[in-house]
Amino acid sequence: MPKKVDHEERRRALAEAVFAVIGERGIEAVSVRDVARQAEVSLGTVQHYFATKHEMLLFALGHLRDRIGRRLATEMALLPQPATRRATVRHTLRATMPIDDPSRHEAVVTIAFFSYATVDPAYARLLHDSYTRILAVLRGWFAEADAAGELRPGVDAATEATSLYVLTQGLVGPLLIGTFTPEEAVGLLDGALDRIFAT
Amino acid sequence: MPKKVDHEERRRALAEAVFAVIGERGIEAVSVRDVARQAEVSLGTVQHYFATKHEMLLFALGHLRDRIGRRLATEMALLPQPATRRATVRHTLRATMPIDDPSRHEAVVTIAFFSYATVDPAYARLLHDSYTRILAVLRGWFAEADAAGELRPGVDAATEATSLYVLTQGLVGPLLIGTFTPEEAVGLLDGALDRIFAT
DNA sequence: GTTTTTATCATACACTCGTATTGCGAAGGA
DNA sequence: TCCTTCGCAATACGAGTGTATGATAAAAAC
Repeated sequence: MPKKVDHEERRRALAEAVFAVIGERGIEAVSVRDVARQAEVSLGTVQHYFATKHEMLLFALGHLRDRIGRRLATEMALLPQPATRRATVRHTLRATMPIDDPSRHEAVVTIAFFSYATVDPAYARLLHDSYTRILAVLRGWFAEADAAGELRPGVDAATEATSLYVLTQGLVGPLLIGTFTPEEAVGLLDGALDRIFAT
Repeated sequence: MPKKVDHEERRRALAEAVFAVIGERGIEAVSVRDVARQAEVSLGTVQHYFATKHEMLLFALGHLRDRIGRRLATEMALLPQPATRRATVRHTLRATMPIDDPSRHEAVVTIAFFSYATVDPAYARLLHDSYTRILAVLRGWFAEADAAGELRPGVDAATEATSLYVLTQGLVGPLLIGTFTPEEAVGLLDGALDRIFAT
């Protein structure tokens, strides 16, 4: 029954199942059978779409990168227009931090893959890609803000963009293990924004 | 042969074997047999010291926390005396970043456990403990520096201590996957120190 | 000197794992 | 209409897993 089925769509659905299993029991507990059960298909079906477990996990990580990118884009669209540059930056960075359920789940999955990336360059490449994509957008906004005179005198736009993103990413881990509350984390973000933006 | 053997010492040695395996093949590939092989003992010996794999990994994480604490203490002792407060902070934070081989290895192991911590509160507790211990020391130094008038006017000592530590911890991941070079990372640290310290 | 303890090992057991193989039925091209 | 292709499933297999059990030898306790 090769009913015309969207191959990529199916793979994405399986990737979502991978995320669900990681979120529940951790990436070390992910088995191909678990993913099949989560997706409510047979083991053979998963094998049909991914020749190997490694291929499945790599695809899942790529899907995660795209998914985060899409989520940030829609978050931005939710901003009441017209929005200041500072508000855009704040809203986007806030969205990258695990402070509600969806973002928290994404962060858990990201860290799981990070642990793989320290030992397998293929995962590292995808995570690096995800990181630099967001950083590039942020640097663009900062350059615009700098040109518009919205930054405090003496601050370097590129450096501040990088530092700010590093700061928010540094908050991810502590937020997940309860070292900081979401309020504290957003407070640190706002403090940094106060120091950077003049307006 | 109960030749008086230091139980804790043996456990620490096995924990080191755990770290070695994690560093080579990742935490998901850690089996009790691997650890035994790495430590050059039999499977039964590992079982003698740890009733279960979970207990072994938890002990290893506790040992990691102590080990990092000890390493930071000895790093501090290596500072040419008398050292300014700023130099102490810089040297210590630099030591927490994965920029050479030992610190890199420690970071890899930490991230591996972090991935467990997102799903198992027992690991989260230990990591939280490690995090707050270092943060407390840092805040102490900042409070002293503040009292001595070494900070720039208008900066809040506690907030800056937290932000600075979060920044350096945010650099750990990118450093491991090659998104930043050690030079860039230290540059960001120095930039932040310039902004905080008056002297 | 006998008896406990204890450190260490070898082996066994019941799983679960990733992956390969095979089969089947339905759709699409000829 | 035939027949190739494809989505999907069931099953098999060997390897590796965590853990339990039994044996051995040596040090300690008495």
